[in-house]
Amino acid sequence: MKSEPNVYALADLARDKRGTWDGVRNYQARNFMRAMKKGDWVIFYHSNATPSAIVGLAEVVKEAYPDATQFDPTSEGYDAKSSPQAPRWDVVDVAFVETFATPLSLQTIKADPAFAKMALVTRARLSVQPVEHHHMQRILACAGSTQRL
DNA sequence: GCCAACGTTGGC
DNA sequence: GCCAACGTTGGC
Repeated sequence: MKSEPNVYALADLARDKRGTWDGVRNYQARNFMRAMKKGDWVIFYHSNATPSAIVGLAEVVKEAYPDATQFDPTSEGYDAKSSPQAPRWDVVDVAFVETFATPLSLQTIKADPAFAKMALVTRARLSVQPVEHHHMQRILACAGSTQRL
């Protein structure tokens, strides 16, 4: 999952312990969130950052449910075509797990042939993406994570 | 700030 | 249903 650190950084999640992943307004990204199960691990990626990088690990603690901001006319995420009876957009809740000892910059990821087919490289603008098992393993190893799949 | 790669909207 | 115009994301 991607977040701009000047909007919501991994450090913010570390402070909050858990958070609601709201504001997703792309159907593909939403569908990937709907597929998430409680206990799934989440790679936290800082986009629009210096450098943009994989910075840590979170965990799904609540599965998809309607995004409250879509009903709020004062919210940036307001969607006039959505209603509580027919919500369009979902959130999941995630909890902080770990800040990686060695963040993996996009430059590093692109330089590693093992990540050549990762969505982060091939589908750059999608804000919620699935991570394949072998990519997850390599990310955890390269980032110096204390966790192992 | 530029621009490539999408995704969305709406006229027809 | 097609497609042109427009908007957004995010790397550089």
